[in-house]
Amino acid sequence: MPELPEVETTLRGLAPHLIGQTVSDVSIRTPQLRWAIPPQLPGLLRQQTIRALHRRAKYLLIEFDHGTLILHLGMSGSLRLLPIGTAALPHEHFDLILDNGTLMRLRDPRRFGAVLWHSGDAMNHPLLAKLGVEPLEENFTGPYLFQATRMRNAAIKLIIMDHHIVVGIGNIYANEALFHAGIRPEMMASKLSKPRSARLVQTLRETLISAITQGGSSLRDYVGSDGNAGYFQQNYYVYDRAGEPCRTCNTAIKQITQGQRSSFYCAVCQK
DNA sequence: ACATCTACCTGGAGGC
DNA sequence: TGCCTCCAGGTAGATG
Repeated sequence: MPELPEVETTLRGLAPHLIGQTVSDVSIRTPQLRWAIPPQLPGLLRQQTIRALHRRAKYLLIEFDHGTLILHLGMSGSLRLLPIGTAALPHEHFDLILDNGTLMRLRDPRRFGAVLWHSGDAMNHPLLAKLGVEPLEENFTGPYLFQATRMRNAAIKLIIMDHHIVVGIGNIYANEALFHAGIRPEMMASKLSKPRSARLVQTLRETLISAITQGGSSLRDYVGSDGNAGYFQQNYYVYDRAGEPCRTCNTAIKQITQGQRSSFYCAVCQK
């Protein structure tokens, strides 16, 4: 499931192959993912040159002179570069065909992803305009998190997954970062002290950066490789380890439900 | 404004 | 083996 590190790794893998290339055509095999893929995309993109790639939260932005192609991988999406003419398999919904003989193909079995177009500044798109800070940028600080949680009557795990506050933190890394910070996921956000806020910001950063580093080194080639490109399995400390021993103290990891999602924690290491 | 719930979709796991 | 049910996930949008 692509969280921020997977999206960032995908971006880094694709960028050198896409920037400066010109689109010769667009192929839409599935008209509707989370939202409809704009049917006018082929006309909009033919003969247009890719100028830059960016990431905002978990959105991948492919920038042209007259607008931006906005991609979201949902929870099962992946992007690969393949030679033109490669037959599409099931769940391969969308191709951006380049005039250098390759195409960028979107595969997304669960179809929670999105392909959208925005003319003008993508940051003004309704999906992007109200997003919170990037966890890896300098404005995500201990004081910022402390201030943002003062009036919030909700568990800290739900707060760090709220993209109005900080973007890109999914269930896996929320659980992992809370473990490394020694904070229980159910802790009321408004009761988090300043030092613990700072610590959590630090462990969120470290957890994400570590995943990006591992992903980058374990990643297979984006060009013509198998379907696993873009994903990487880590050695989690708590996520999906209910009943297994804590790697620090051997206590059995607990599982609870918060906001209809599973949380995992060590009752000894996290207070 | 904030908290909580629902819906979307499909592959995989587990039960029978 | 086959069928059934349940679960996972991100996040917009509805509801309280």
